[in-house]
Amino acid sequence: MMSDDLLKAHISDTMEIAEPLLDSICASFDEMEVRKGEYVLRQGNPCRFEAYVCRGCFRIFVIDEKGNEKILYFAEADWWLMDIDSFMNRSASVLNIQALEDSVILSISQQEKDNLYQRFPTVEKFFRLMFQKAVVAWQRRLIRNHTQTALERYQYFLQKYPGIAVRVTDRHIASYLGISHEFLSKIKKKTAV
Amino acid sequence: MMSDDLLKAHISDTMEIAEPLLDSICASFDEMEVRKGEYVLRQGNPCRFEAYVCRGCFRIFVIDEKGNEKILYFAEADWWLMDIDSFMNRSASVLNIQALEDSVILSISQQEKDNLYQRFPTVEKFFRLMFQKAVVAWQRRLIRNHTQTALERYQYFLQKYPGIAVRVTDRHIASYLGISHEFLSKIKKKTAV
DNA sequence: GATATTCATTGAACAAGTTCAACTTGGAGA
DNA sequence: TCTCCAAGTTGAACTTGTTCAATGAATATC
Repeated sequence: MMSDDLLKAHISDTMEIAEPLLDSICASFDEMEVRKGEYVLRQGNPCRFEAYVCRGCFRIFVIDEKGNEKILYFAEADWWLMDIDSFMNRSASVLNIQALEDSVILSISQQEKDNLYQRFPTVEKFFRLMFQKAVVAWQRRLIRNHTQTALERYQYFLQKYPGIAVRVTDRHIASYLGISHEFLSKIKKKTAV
Repeated sequence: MMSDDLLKAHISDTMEIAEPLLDSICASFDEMEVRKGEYVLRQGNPCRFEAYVCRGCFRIFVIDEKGNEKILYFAEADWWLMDIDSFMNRSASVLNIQALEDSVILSISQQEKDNLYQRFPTVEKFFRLMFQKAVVAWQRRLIRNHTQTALERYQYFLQKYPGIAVRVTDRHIASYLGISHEFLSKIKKKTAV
């Protein structure tokens, strides 16, 4: 199936891995369709899955005590969906994950994942590398937040994620950047002139 | 040696592991003393080591284009020191790591670490868990940065890291919080009243 | 023990970003 | 096609945080 092929390519891009092992790994994932607007996770519930995005686009966000949504990141094809905090600590999730378009994901349950870890040491390596890359990404993001203005962060976003920039609303982009949507609008006007 | 015992406790707190394996792992680390003010890493150089802090305190910071230092985090006993970005991508480091006190660390070279990964699959698991926890920490940090004011972040820092708060200067704390040291001073005055 | 040097504090002027309210535009659904 | 609702824009007042400059307190160095 095509969805499995994407995941296989994703894994073998990360490291050397034998084809039969790839098959076994992919067999533990379930393909799911998610319609635009649907949630794959709501805060308060424990996150008992991890999912690989094959097609579509999601937003991962929190809601603060004033009721404002704050987007942590967007996930399009080739990204992962999960609340790793909730998943590893078996706690209530603080994250919400919602499809912004009709999407297709490959999902694996906590149980199946534990199984994979126990059966195949190579799976440990793959996720070790994946989390290592995630740490790098978060660290770079914090550095940008501490050294760049809102305008610079906006321009970086446009340049780094042109695909996402055209699919999501400006309100969502502003939320991701950590600014109000009114201010984003004013920033855009400046750059346009 | 006492330093090894700390690292052993750190590892076996994270997961089940046999004693002889712990010994083998620790044997790959070298104990080093670092004097106050000394750097274990300077930006521009590749980071070819990871280090576990046994005693003392460090700051991990970047320097932006205006020459301002921005502290990403502090590391006291039981924390790790590295530029994971530089380490995994074999690129020039953007981070600086400096001892704020006379300190003791256990350091492992890139080569020795690759060795460990190849000899012991369990080591993959340990670092997979470690990076997973790191992702959780960075994610929580971003959420706080996007939902809390400078005052709230300061109070959280005091409550979460009381040990660090008394060892480092207010300038460093301000830099960590992402605000000017003058503004931190004004915040402190408010809370004191 | 004297002297630099760095650190914390404070005030005033300024810049960056928010909030609220009003208005316009553009789709999605009936 | 019409309607309605959500998205984007703009302005004014406001809040949060910065910058620069001056001062006193605390540390390190010789």
